[in-house]
Amino acid sequence: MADRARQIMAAARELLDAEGPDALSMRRIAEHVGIRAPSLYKHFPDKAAVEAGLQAQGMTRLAEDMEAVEARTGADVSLLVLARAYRRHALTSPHLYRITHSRPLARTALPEGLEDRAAMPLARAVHGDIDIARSFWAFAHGMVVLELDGRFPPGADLDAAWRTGCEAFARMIRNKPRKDTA
Amino acid sequence: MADRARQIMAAARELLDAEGPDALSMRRIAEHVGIRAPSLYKHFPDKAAVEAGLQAQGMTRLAEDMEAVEARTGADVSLLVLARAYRRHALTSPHLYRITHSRPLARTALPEGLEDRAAMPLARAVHGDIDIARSFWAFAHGMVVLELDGRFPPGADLDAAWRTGCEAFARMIRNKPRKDTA
DNA sequence: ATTATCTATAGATCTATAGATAATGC
DNA sequence: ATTATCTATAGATCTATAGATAATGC
Repeated sequence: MADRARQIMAAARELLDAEGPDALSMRRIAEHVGIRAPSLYKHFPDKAAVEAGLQAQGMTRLAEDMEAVEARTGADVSLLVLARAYRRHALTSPHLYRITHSRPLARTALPEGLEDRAAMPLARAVHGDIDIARSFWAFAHGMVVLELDGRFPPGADLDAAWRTGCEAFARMIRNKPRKDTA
Repeated sequence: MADRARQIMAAARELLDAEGPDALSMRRIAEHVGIRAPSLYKHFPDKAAVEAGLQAQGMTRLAEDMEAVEARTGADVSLLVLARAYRRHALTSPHLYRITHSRPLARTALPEGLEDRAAMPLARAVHGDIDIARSFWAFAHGMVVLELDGRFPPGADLDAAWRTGCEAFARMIRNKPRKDTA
C-alpha cells in the first residue's frame, strides 16, 4: 500500500542524506526499511522511479524554501536574500540537491506545476525578465556546485563572490524596463 | 614504459568521449588498448590515477583554449568572447568537462601551475578582481552544466542568457576601480 | 482472492592481487 | 635480471524476475 511506498521513500531519503547517491541501491534501501530488495518492486516499478521520487522531494523543498523567503521578506525580494536562501537550501541537504539538480529532471514523474512553483519567486525577483532569471539561476547553481565539489581554493571568500554576483544582476534589473510578472 | 602509459590514457580518453564516465572501467580501458585489465596496474597504481590523468588533460585543454582566445583577440578580452570560448570548450568534449570540473580536482596529480594557467585569462579579463572572477566563473560553469544536463526548457534562448550574464559582469568591471593584474 | 513478502537466482558488472610465463635489456 | 603480460580468482557489488508462501480483505 501507499504507506509502505512512503516508508520506502523516507528510507531512500535517509540513505541519500547519510551516504550520498552512490550508496543508493535497492538493496540498501530495502535493508533500511527492514524488508528484502525484491519486495520493493511491488511498490516501485524500478530504481529510476525511486530516484524520481527523490527529485520530487528536492523540488518540493526548493519551492517551499523559496516561497518562505518571499513570505518572510515581502514583495520585492532582493537577489542577495534569495541567493542566500538558495545557498542555505543546497548546503542543508547537499546530496538531495545534487540528485535533484545535477542530472536530467524526471519531469513526467513530477507533480504538475511544481517546477514552475519553484521558479516563480525568482521570476518575480527579476521582475519577469527571463534572461536575467536564467543567467542568475546559472550563477547560483554554479556557486553551489563549485562549493559542494570543493573547487574553490581553501581560503576563498565565497560570501564576497556571492555578493558580487548578486550585485551584478541586481544592477541589470535596475537598468532594465520593468516587464510584467503576473 | 611511458609509451604504454600514454597509450592507456589515450584509450581512456576515447572511451570517455564516446560513452561517458560510467563506461570508464579498467576492463573497458584495457580492452581498448588490447591488453588484459590486470596489466594496467603495471602502469597506473589504480583507477583513480587514470582519472586524475584525464582531469589533467581537461585542465590542459582548458588552459590552451583560453590562451588561444587571448592570442586571437588581444589584450582586453571581453567577457562575452571569453564565455563563448568557454561554452564551446565544454560542449566540444562534454564528458571530459564533467570529469574535470564536476568532481573534486586531483590537484596533487596536476602539473605544477596548470590550474593557475587556466585561470589567468579570466583573471586578466576581469582586471584582477577576484570576486568578479569567481562569480563569473560560477555563472559560466552553471550555464554549461545546466545545458549539459538538459535542465533548460526546450525552446530556451541560451544565447540571450549568456549575453545577459556577461553584460551584468562586464558592467561590474566598468564600474569598479581597476586593480592591478600583473 | 489478492497482495506482500520471501528465497533463490539469473546475469551482469566491478577493482585489484597472486603467481606463472613470456619477452626484453644487460 | 627485470619487466610486461597473462590466467585465475578473491571478494564485492548491482538490478530485476520467477515462483512459493504467508498474510489480509471480502
